[in-house]
Amino acid sequence: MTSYKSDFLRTMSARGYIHQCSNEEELDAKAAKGEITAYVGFDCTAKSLHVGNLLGIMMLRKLQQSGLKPIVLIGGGTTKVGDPSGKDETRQLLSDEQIEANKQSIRKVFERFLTFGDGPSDALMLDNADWLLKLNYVDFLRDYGRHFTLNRMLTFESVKQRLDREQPLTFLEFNYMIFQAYDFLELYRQTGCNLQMGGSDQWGNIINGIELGRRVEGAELYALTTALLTTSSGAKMGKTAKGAVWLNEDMLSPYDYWQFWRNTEDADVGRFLRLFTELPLDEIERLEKLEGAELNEAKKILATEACKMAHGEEKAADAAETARKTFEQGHMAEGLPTVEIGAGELDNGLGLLTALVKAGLAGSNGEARRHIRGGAVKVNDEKIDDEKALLHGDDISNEGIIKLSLGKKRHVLLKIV
RNA sequence: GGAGGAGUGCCCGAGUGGUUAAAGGGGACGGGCUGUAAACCCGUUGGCUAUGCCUACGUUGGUUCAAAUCCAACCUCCUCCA
Repeated sequence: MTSYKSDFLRTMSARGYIHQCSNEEELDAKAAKGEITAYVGFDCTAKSLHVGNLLGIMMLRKLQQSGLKPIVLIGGGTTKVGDPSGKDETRQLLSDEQIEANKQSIRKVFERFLTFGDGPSDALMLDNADWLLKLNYVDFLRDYGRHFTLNRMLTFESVKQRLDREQPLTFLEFNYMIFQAYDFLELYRQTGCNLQMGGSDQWGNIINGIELGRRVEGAELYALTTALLTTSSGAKMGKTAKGAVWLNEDMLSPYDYWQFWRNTEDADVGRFLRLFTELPLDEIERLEKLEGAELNEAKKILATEACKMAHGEEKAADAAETARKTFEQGHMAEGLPTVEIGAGELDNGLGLLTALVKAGLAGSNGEARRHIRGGAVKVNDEKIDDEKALLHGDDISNEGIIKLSLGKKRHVLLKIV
């Protein structure tokens, strides 16, 4: 189908979000009439969501912009079970306190992307712990368990994969899909939610929910999935030196977040601009046509726009400016990630190894040592090849700062306090 | 419950008494080339107060001058049988 009636599907399609969609025409018709409420589920396995979750968040944002109602479903309950999709091994179970802390921390992110409230298209945030934890095992099995056949569950990719690879799949995890299906049903009952969106790996789980909704409530529910996000070279998105690319500022600085987008591969620039910025499409078309080094301009715009959404306009501009000073002028820029060091520590000279570890540029003295041997370390832009080097008071700049660099890209300022 | 097989570093995977901090690959990181890209080439990839010491091959014990390697028990997974 090429021409959609609804704003929502038209944007989603034009920007390249859609991978699969159930009952497209009906969904489109309902969206056009404003009769769609959609949700995306997020598990709280970490203190912050990461770039991999960004597509889901963006979809909810687009939905809201089209005048429809988005629901953020926090998986307080399902996190206790653990989604087996895409994982080889059983996930470590988190304690209730951890889950609760993660939940609180994750909530903050959504406020940047969505408007919450009670209005017709204001976003809602719900937690499936509210209903999953109350379920009675036997009643649940009788009422809902009978709608699921093992024959079908066993054909699911997530299940098959584990079995094929001879990896254990616990009964606990096996139930995840049932809970997710039930979530959809519950949301339909509570809020009239009739669309679930997610990554393509969620397709099966979503369809389960649709089926359950139809059988139990005769509800007409829909699914919409996006392609799993990978870079053109096939790597999974969102992993960098330090691990995941977090959306929370206290987990990853806006500067590093900006850098992540700045380092996008050429081939991904257009696609990412469409998915992760809100620039007009004709502007994006112009940008992605840039060739060679000029494409870097497009990457900067991508970085700034993406950063703006996650961290706000001001932080994004700062990050862009810091990057410009650091890379284009080679100056000591103030906006780089900063680590504070007590003035006293320099009195007898602070070992460079220790300093690198404190700055988070190396995980251990040994790693720091290897980096120095490899010629990767600079202090105040001077290459250091002595592992035993000490930092002294006279390394401090006028601004009270020592700049440590690892490679060309990673810089940390030691601030003397 | 019975029989057989398996559990190795971030991941995959070789190794069946010493020369093993453990081949090879992937990933990641660093260097080179470049455009803060990709591809490619090179290097690094347990920790430490470091010519030595400690920790590590599912867990716990044992044999031995010496164990990832042999033995015992246990745990977990897989396959076949009941």
